[in-house]
Amino acid sequence: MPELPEVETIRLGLAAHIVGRRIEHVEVLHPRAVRRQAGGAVDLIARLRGLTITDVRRRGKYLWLNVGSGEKLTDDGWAVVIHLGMSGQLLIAEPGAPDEVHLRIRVNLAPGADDASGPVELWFVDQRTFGGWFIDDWAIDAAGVRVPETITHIAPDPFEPSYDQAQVITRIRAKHTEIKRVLLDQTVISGVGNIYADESLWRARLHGTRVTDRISRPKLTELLDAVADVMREAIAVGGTSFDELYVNVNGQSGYFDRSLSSYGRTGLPCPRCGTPIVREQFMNRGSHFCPRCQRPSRRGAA
DNA sequence: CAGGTCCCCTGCTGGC
DNA sequence: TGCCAGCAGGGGACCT
Repeated sequence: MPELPEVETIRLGLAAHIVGRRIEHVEVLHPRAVRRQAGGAVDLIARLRGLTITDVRRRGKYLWLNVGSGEKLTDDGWAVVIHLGMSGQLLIAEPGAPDEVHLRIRVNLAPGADDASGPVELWFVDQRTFGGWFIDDWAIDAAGVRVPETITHIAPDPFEPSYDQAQVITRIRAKHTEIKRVLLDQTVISGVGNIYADESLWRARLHGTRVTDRISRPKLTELLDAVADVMREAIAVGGTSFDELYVNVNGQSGYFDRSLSSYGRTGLPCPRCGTPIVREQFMNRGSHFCPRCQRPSRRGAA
């Protein structure tokens, strides 16, 4: 559920709280949280014990922990991949705090060598259990970047050095499908989910059902610029939180919901022209748009 | 092959 | 009040 800005908010919080700490103990409270781990909970727990977290990385909506062991914190050749699914949270908790109802994984972390503060716990809380943790070997993606193997098919997100917007536009125009589908296709551009897809389409005045190979390069440039802009603005205010399901590692909400123009604003006036925002079903999800600013393509139009 | 559907879950809301 | 359909910010498996 969280999209790139929410995941990045969480990544920043994790980087501040857990890098440099050693994993003392891992507890798995729900098997679905580790369903993508070969060997299940037993394997994940055994392989994580004693490792030190050296970095927290992200591509699109995927997070992973770099871990190392020994004096030099040598990398063992794999990372701990974390995906939040629709409802996953990562929370920093005080040892002994009462469990959250949907607590799925608990990690006890020792203080870092130069850390004056005491031990903390990292909690993976996930109501709908679509998220999960698993260990994954390193691999090299199409752009030559080292990422966990299961992430090689995920395209770079707009904030990565290897993100090539001109190339993404070429790929989009080579397809014959609806533009919103492509924005949500993580193998083309990653990090965009339903909120930021609707917001970007609104900013670029494009209807989500517009067919990709009939949209001009300048228009697609405008759209992808809007994608990066809207996500950058959202990161700056801690992401979008409609409810307590989307919070940072300290349990706090983000403020971008106040800046949304179309998503979740069915019946409210379009901030540009005042026409009520319309919600329609698309790809088994709600799509929000301004029926005046964002026109679907006419049948037979050139 | 690429595009499009379905389904994995839990919990909340709104209509009858 | 109770029940139930519908819906939620994701993505992988599986069809065609």
